[in-house]
Amino acid sequence: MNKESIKSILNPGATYKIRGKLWIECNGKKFFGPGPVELLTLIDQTGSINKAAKEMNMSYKKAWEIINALNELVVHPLVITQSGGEKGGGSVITGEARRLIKYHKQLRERFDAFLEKETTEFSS
Amino acid sequence: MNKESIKSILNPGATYKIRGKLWIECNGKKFFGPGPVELLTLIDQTGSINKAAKEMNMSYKKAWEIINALNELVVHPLVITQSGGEKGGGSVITGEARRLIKYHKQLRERFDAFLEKETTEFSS
DNA sequence: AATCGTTATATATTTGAGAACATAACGAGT
DNA sequence: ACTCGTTATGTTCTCAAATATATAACGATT
Repeated sequence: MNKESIKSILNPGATYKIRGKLWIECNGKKFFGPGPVELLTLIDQTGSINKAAKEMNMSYKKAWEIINALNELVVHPLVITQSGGEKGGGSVITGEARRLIKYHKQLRERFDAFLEKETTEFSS
Repeated sequence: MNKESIKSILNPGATYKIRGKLWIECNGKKFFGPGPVELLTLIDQTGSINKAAKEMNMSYKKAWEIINALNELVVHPLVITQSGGEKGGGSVITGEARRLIKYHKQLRERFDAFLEKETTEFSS
């Protein structure tokens, strides 16, 4: 009934969706969203910030800035880097990073469910 | 326990929040969010796009573009404008606009509840 | 026909974010 | 000492988006 009255306003041919973005803030600053998650995952797979960035079509500089900002907002670093040495160096992610990624994945699933529910109710 | 392990990663002094944005899409295009809601409300209160824009510290041009985009995505216009005439003209919002605003308000409340719940569970 | 505050629209300017480019440091292996 | 691929960092360029500026049209009232 309430929904019915909304539907009558809208263009019948068009498709409507409720969408959104979600992130974690630390002291008012955005600090963990989908970008970092993908980046951390790729660093884990490739062992290198450089390769991970290329995989995402992102500049190394930007990737490094993301990692740096992350490490500064957290007690124990999420990424351990080594410059120089065998194969030139590399990076590994920590257990803390893994836990954050897992949490974020579950949070994201709950959010997606929320959006899907609202979208369904909106256009019915 | 799972949450406990997350908390141990984070900076004890800092405050964390789950935050997000929410909007309605029409055919993949963003079409209704907090901005338009405030603008429509102010047009309703002032009777003028011009005054509403000033109230929001927004240029008339931008306000007009928002209104124009809205009207084009919907069957019946959300704002009726008149240029010229008594007092130079003016604008009123339609019943459809009122219904959309009301729906958006309720949607926003459900979203805020979601965010608050997640924030509470995150930092506990 | 002159006035007034508004709607409607075009054009120029600024500015902020990202991309692109450049360079240095690092350290094990040869 | 030199090579190699990586991390680390500074500087410049570019382009889109927001902002500012300008102008025209509108129509009831006087």
